[in-house]
Amino acid sequence: MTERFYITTPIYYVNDVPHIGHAYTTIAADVAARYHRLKGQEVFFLTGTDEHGQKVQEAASKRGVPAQQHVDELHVRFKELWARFNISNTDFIRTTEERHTRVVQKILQDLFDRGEIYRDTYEGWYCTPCERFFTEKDLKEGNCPECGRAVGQISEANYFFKMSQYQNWLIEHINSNPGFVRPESRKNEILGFLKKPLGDLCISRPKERLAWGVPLPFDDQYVTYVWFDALINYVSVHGQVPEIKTCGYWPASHHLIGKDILTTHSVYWSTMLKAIGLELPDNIFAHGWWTVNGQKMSKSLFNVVEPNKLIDQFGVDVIRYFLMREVPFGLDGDFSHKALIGRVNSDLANNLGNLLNRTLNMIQKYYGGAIPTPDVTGPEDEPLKAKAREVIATVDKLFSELAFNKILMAIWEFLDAANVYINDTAPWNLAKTDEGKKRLGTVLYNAAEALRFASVLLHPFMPASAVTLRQQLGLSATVEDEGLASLDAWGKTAPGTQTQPGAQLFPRIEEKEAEKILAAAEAEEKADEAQASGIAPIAEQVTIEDFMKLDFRTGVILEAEKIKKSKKLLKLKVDIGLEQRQVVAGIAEAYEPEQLVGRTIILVANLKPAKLMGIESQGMILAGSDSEKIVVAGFDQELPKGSKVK
RNA sequence: GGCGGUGUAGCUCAGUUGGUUAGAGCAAACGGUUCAUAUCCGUUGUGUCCGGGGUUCGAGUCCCUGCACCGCCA
Repeated sequence: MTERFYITTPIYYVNDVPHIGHAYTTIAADVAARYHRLKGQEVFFLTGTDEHGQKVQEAASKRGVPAQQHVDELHVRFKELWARFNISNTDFIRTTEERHTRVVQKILQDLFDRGEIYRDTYEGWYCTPCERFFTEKDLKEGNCPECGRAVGQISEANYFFKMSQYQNWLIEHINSNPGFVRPESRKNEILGFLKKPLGDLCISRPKERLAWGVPLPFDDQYVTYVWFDALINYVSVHGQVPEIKTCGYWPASHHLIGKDILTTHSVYWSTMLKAIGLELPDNIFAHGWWTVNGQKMSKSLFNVVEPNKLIDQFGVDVIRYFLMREVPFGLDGDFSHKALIGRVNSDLANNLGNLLNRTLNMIQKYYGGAIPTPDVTGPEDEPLKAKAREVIATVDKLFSELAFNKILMAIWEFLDAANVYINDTAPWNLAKTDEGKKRLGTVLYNAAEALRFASVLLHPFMPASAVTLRQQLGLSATVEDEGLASLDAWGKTAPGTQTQPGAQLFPRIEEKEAEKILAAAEAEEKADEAQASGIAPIAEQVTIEDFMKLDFRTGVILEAEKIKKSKKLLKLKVDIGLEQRQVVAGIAEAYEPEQLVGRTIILVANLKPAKLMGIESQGMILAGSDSEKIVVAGFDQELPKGSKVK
């Protein structure tokens, strides 16, 4: 039987805006999935969305739409992003799908029937946004220890999963399966966590408090706790328990997760599987988080990196490459445009792109674009071929560890070897003599062959670029069709193959352009900071000429009255010396009409008149405002009417 | 507060069970080449391996201690 490989990402919370962190996990899973397909394995690659829970219910009611409609609309953002990123997932599961909920319910009923779930009354503090209970001493200054918000005391009956009874079994499992939780540091964390007594897990929420969830099959007054529901997605995609056992895709090879959900996966999910009677996944891998310019990504800081924008700016494969190359999987990394540009220029443009370019150029120049037939061998050939054999073995080993950055480093060592090979053999010199020409064909053939190897090895990371690379090399078969087996021998490229030189595979980002990108990124960062501080960002620069177009004048308010049916607007008569103006101003919430009469204000005197609520406004008076108040601008001394202000 | 981790070249980091002149990539400097995307190739580091103490013939590597930072738990 063909070996099977099953890899998952977490199902992403549907309310989140997809950011670089989501993309990171999904791309990593895609890279691994693609590699295992190349090995000829049958691969199941699952991602999806988590669509139940309190926050979804609240967000939907805030929008005034039914929860189902809300998630139907929002989950698409993830699907679209994965399509853009060239993600080759086998399936996309949503926890609101019937195929999922019926499995959740069946599992719950079985566990309940077998006494794995019991009913008990719980008293404690509950944090609504976190959907979690806390004991008195958990609380931080009386607030939720997770989010710091206020908690409420609740006493209610709930259902509990007998998680505690599996504590020793789980410790034993982790110890006897060193690869189960990785990286090592996370494994130690979990073992530390398990040193303290493990409690039972509350797996229900009363419907009166939270209706948006999977109803408990044995008590219609409750829905399922969102984590208990969500985790089951990894198996529900394969059907009910008997099908899961026989489908060939369980246990999973890897659950890729962020380090924030390590406990839920390694403790909750493991004990759930044990109770259900299913095997545990081979590996749970907790990767790190991305900071942005050294700062933690957070919605309140508004520095969430928007993947769609990055794709527009740099291209899909550049982002895929950067995320996989920059940081060891498992450690935190920092995302910055500067580092990204550095990777593009040095790794992609200079080393890889230029290697292709110089090779094709010489094949074009010396052989009219047809890959030559090898003839005379030389001492430089064997080291290159040895390096090729070595990189294949290294890559395979490193894939079992999900050491993506090391894999790319290994591939680049091979590319470096190819560049050195060309340098040492100096084809441009060989072309000058008849003797040299016999060697020249071999050299250029080997260079092209090295690029063919690269196209296969790079495919999992940069599938679209691998296609372009092969097109330019004139190779007609796809990497997917040929697989890793096409690298079992050196020399599989057919001599005479007509190359198709095209656009640069990875254009350099020139200094000027780089400066522009960095300046724009910095400006955006400042705008984000401003937004985070609650102060509006500074608008785009204008010239003094732009400013001088505006004619500000002092004026005295002669009359002021409320406008019927308007909460905000006042009708004013303003004397600006030369003439009197009728002005409609949005200050009714801050001033009574009588407070304004006689005051000197600043009027934008050359503003084109406009009608507001049917009343003509011949100008605009200046006022400062924030979210709470409005203050009309004036002077600390008197000035004659009609004076210029600038 | 408890447990665990980290601290090595300007930057990001490798350094197996302690063993010869401590490494890589990037950046920098210099040189070579010219097929190529001013690219590629080569050469170049006076680094208190966080501080202090100890074990040892020998410690970045082990032990103790201090400092700094990080993670998990409380």
